[in-house]
Amino acid sequence: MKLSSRAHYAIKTVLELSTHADEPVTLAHLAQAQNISISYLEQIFALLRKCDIVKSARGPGGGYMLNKPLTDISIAAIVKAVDKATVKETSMEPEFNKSDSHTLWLSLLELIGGYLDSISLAELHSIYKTPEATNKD
Amino acid sequence: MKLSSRAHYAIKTVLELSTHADEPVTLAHLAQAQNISISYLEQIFALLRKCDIVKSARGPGGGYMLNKPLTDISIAAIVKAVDKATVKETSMEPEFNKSDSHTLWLSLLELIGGYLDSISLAELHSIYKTPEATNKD
DNA sequence: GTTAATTCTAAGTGAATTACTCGGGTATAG
DNA sequence: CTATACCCGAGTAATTCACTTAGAATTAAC
Repeated sequence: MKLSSRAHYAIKTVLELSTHADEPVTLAHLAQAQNISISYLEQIFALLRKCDIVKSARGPGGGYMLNKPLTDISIAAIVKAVDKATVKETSMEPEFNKSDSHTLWLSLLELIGGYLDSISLAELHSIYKTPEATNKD
Repeated sequence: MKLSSRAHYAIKTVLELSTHADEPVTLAHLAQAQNISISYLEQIFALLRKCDIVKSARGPGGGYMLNKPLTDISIAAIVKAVDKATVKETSMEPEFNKSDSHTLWLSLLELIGGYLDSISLAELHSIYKTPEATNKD
């Protein structure tokens, strides 16, 4: 029940991408800004790209861009994208006895997932920018 | 960003406890119901007890009881209680560069944490019981 | 068409975490 | 005293995490 490091960097770099409009930003630039290795970021961006959150341009002058407006990117989308990495389709949860516990679990996961779905990055960004007055708008 | 197995069993067993009013329920009983080992459940209940979610009675005829009404137990409380297990006070998150990223992260964690705090087990239980009409009331 | 800049991909690694088990000890009702 | 229960600390195999390493593929610029 905590956010992974991958998710952290994913959110931060996507936020950074949003400040560059439509010009590609290189991984080298983003990696330096976050003070992590390019290789590690590559891994993260591969996942973000698979989920159509970002798009890429190869070769010199290339880099990454957002694939949709910030308001259309939920926190859940990003977290799911990067956590998908190590998922092995066979086991989402440990296999509990298949009684009604299943139903309970689905209810809980939907509650949480649904909530995260409702927070777009744009919202988070505005909270971020005005920390002492988070819920004015 | 997923729930641990410990958290799952904690929630399920606490829910079960609530159906037994004020009579102690043994770990043996709970363990059998969830089809896990007593030793494992012991570990979980030690944590729940430390956080005053349950209370215990030793000796024959003993067992565990809820320490407060279901409506006063939030999902967050349970999850935090059992996840606290492996926390080493030194590192909550990987140490990112201490710029404003800190602020961003706090905002996000508060959003999520605050939400979980707002869901009591009683609520979850009622959702559980009426799966096809979750948000009436 | 070579070079340099960039994305892409797969695989490996050490440390931490998870999901348990094992082997006891301690309180207490009968 | 003995059986029933909670209590506690350590151990362990498997998995996951947070990265690194090594190199292949694409493409703009010369």
